[in-house]
Amino acid sequence: MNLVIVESPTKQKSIAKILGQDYLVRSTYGHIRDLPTSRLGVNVEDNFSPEYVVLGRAKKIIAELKKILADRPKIYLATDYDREGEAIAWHVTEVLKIKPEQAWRITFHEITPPAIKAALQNPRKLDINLVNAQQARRILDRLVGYRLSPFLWRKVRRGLSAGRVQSVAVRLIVEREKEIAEFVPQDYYQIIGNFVFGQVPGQKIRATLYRLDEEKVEFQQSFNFFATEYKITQTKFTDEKKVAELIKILSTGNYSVSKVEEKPGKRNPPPPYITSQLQQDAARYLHFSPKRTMSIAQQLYEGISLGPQEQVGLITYHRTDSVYVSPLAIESGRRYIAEKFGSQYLSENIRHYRTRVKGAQEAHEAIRPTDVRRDPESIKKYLTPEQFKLYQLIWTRFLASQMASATYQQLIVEITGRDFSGGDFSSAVFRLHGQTLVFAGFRRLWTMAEEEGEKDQAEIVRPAENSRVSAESFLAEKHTTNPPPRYNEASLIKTLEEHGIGRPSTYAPIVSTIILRRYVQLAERKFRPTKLGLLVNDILVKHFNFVVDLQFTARMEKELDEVADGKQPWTRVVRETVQPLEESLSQAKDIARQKVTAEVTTARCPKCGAPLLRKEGRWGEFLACSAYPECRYTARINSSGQPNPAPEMTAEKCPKCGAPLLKRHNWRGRAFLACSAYPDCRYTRSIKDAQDKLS
DNA sequence: CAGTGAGCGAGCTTCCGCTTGACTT
Repeated sequence: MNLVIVESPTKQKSIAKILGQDYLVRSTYGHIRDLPTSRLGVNVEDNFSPEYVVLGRAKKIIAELKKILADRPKIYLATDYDREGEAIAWHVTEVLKIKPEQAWRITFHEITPPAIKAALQNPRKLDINLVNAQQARRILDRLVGYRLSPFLWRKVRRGLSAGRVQSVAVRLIVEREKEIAEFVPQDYYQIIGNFVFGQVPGQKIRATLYRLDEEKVEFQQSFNFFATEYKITQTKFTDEKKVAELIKILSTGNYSVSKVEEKPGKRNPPPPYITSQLQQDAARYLHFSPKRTMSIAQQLYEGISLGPQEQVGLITYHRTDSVYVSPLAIESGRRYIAEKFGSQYLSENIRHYRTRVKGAQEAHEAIRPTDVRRDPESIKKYLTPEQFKLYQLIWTRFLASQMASATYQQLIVEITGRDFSGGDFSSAVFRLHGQTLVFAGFRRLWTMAEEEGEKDQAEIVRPAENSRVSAESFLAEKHTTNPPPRYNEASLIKTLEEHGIGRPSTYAPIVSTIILRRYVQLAERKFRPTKLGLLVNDILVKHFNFVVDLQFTARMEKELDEVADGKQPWTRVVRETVQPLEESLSQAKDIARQKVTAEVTTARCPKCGAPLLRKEGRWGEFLACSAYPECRYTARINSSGQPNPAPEMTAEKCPKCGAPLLKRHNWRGRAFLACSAYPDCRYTRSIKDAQDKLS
């Protein structure tokens, strides 16, 4: 029996099923070796030679692999077809001392019988260049992270961290906050005309002022923000009085229909899900955090017991950057569409999507149902409500991706006014732009399109061209330009991904890290930087700009590709990054220690009457007396930034010891009942009061 | 995740990327 090694136990099961009796399949559970956590683990003097240690969790699996290794003529390393997968395979051969002539590398993009069998027909040797590209990536990240973090411990506070990915994530949030602060909102007016045409009583049409003579009234402004180009459209009417005068002039004109244009429009379905897109949609439509989405997706991937049958994996792998779909799955999806909806709902040709993600490694398929015939409703009773909702999203999105386009009829009506008394223009064009759905296509299934601003109108009335219309009324609608929105978890991930920063397996953890370090806070699901975040970001931008540059990762990836292609040694890539890093470190080594300025609050110290300060400590913000160290008073702050109210006596008695119960508040600001005999009696009970539930 | 929970407030911290359970925040 030959041995096949993969990295995921679920992949192990699927492959074992496909390969049958002749192969023994085992999984590594991810990486098995890494640099040590407690020290640098890289010998910079000796060409960056790494010190690898076996991960604790891998000890057992390695011991087992060693046992079953003997007398295997061939060992197939079937880890993912990407940089990390190649490295895992290499570490396995190193740790298990597998001889080169024994080790065969096989790769595939989909876990289907034809793909796996084809892979076994074409085994190859380990690609040491690709392994070296991974080593360069790993060592570079270690050097950046483990050199910058201690610098921050010395200059700001212990326990802080910095890194190629997290520090850019924080910077995005900081820069956005500046962009919002500097944005000057502008009031502007849109002028609406209500026109009547046809036989009395007539039909009504509502159109917006579009042009005065040849000049359009709307214009677009574009802001070059840190990570994105921000565009806003507004009209040139900003003065309320002038708008009122304009309306007076407009109402003196004679109006007629100058253009009626009808043309077809269409919209294509979105591609099947990749990790980041699933996280975004689950946040938008289901209000799941990326972390939650990944945890539920993991359950769907690992498998659910559907009745008496054994566990069955409902979706393909959920950490992917590829929109590729197995031909078999496309075929069964298309058959399902034709059967359930009719062949008119099928796209004319098979839709092939292109992966747009920068630096995508495309080791897996898109996220899709493993069997489209398991429609969400039919298995609903076996799923938790959350599993059901996420599965439904994935299933629907996949099927929609092979469905026909939605088609529309677009209508543009222009009404021109002339013969005005007063005003410095001779014609004014009002315009109505509407569309009606002709054929739903994929939108029959993918109903999210409506929420994406795809508003359909009922039948729009069509006046005849050149017919006269009467102006019934004009009005000015006031609008204000909006600053760019703060990031939420999903949009932050989207932006990082657009710049090739982070990987599907790290998107959710990145968010957790920057919150854990207290660089940023989530309030009402929006990110804001903390004072600490602002301070650390300032230091990094000032002294280590090249690291927190949006292009840093992109440049690194380009170099790593050259390593993978054998065009340059991996040590050169590391050296070229480490040199400026060390120079910056030595230049910044004598900068003054920075402090997060404590905020003076309006509250007074109950002990000595001095003002209280809001300070950041190891466990978050707390209130401290400004007379420290003479007065050592401190108080906790709950998660909404307020000190908790003092405990309150209630009329209720403790069911355990009979002492009166106190109403207290926990660290989140939530009230609960606790025994006043604490710590002798530790009874507590939740208050099931709607008032205390902030969500 | 669900449900806990009450204080602590300058000493051994930290990176990114693969993978799952463990388990008390």
